[in-house]
Amino acid sequence: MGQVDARRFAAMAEFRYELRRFLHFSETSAEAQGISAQQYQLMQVVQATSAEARVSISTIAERMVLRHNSAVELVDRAERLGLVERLADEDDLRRSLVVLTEHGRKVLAHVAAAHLVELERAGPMMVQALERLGVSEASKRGTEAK
Amino acid sequence: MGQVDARRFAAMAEFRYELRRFLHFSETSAEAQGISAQQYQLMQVVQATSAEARVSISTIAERMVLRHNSAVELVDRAERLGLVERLADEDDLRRSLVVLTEHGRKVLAHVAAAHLVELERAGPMMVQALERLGVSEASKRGTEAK
DNA sequence: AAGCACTATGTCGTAGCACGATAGAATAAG
DNA sequence: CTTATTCTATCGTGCTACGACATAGTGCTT
Repeated sequence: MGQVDARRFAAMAEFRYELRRFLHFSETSAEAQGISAQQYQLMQVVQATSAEARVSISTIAERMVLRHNSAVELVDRAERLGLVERLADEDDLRRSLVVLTEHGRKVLAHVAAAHLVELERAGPMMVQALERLGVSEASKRGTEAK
Repeated sequence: MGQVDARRFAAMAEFRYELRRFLHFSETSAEAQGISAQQYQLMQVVQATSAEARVSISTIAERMVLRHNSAVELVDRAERLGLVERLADEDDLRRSLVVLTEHGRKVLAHVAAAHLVELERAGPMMVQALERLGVSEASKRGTEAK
């Protein structure tokens, strides 16, 4: 069992606390626009992943870190809210390509803007905690000080 | 609508993706030790919050960013697994003070160690994304731990 | 010291979501 | 053409956070 010294343990706890606060903000901020944090992230993935903003369910599952069937259900709910639409992929009829609706784009813009503001507060806190943890830069392998 | 430019939008999406991967790791890594990620974080809070490692339900709720009744239920489940114990606060009989059991400490050490390893990979990725977002300003050298 | 407000913890029913198992259609491979 | 694989979809289940409510202890006010 690898040992984690008290200083790093505290830094990790602090990082995790900031994470929880951020995630809670994300939930609240999304719900203020009538959607869930998962739906916000879904739209974020659709917008960011592909240049044409057409993303398959499989890609969504991968990027959302979900099982395929959970991605299907997530898209179902978002579609029901009019945030996204399914289009048939003409090159591969098995595929559904998910795109944002006009309404989805509008809601996404609002929620993303709110997140950016919050990250101006939370970002530095997280970075600070990760620095204290000693994991803020790559190539830290084997730098274990006790 | 376009309050968030494309570069920052992409950085935010990337940060969020790393977050999801980390959270998924956390879940998996905790379950490998027979507990949930929430139970891991509960123990982390108990261990890190107070010097004597005795924490009230209210404090747990605050640090876990949960409603108090959810904190009660979280402690219930953790207690049932033998990870934590409730002690009566002699100064205020309304309070239950939560402490780790020997078994809880052992499991916590394992899971925390695994998280530290994962953060050596994920930490730099998150910091990088936050830097690209322009919200990492606390990362000035000098606040670096000794 | 009785009354009242406030705090802390606990209980219960509900809703939402991710998952495993399963299915069916399209495509690829042989 | 037959079989295997990929992709999306459906259904039932379990877990957990929540709101509403309940109970008990504390402390302030009169």
